[in-house]
Amino acid sequence: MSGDLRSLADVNRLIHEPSRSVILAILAVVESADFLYLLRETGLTKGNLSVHLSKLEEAGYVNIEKTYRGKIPLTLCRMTDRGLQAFNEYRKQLKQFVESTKE
Amino acid sequence: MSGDLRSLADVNRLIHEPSRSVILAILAVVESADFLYLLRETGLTKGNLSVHLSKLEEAGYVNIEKTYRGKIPLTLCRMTDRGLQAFNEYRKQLKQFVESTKE
DNA sequence: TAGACAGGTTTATATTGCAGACTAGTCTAT
DNA sequence: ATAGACTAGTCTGCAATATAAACCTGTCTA
Repeated sequence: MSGDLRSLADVNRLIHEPSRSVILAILAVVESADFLYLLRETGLTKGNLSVHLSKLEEAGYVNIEKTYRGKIPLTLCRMTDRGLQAFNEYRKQLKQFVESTKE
Repeated sequence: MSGDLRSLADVNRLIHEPSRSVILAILAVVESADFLYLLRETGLTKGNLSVHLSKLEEAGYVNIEKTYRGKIPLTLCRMTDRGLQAFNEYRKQLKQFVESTKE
């Protein structure tokens, strides 16, 4: 019973940051997204988006492919299997928390 | 559509901190809890619990009543209406996020 | 009277999130 | 040729956090 109330206690901090959970939520449904698309969808500044993506990459949650559209840099991001797994686990914990606190 | 994916973007940061959402989740169901009970249930250290409670009190989310059990200090915490409202709003946002990211 | 316990506060450290400035290369219009 | 805008960052500086640990006051217990 009270274990459910604590379902958020050991939540994945990397994902629990709103900016990053929003990024992951987008990547979970679009298969692949470029930097500018994420920039517009998340409303983050370039600097912050860049840093958040780097952290997610470090954790192995997203794959970042730097390529070119003609001669203009193009950064493509997609979620890894591991990222999807972690994100689903996170969603599960949120769900448990929400349900265990139903009045 | 994509607005739902961003439902966490403007989440209440005060509540989004796991330690505090767990505290609120407990207070939401017990009507009133003393310091030691919260200490055991949350697994936090005294210092951290104290600080988190103070922040929740500052925000008007919990009421802290310092009294005595015999001659031993007793700190009673209960959630305010405002706290319940904020907590429910938070739960709603989590729920929206979880549902909008269903595969 | 030494120790542990209740219920904290204070301090120190370490990490973070964020905005904004700066960089580097490309393209566009004048 | 050059100013301006665009992509995709990095870096800097600041403010806010979270956390553990030390400290404190008072009470009770052996």
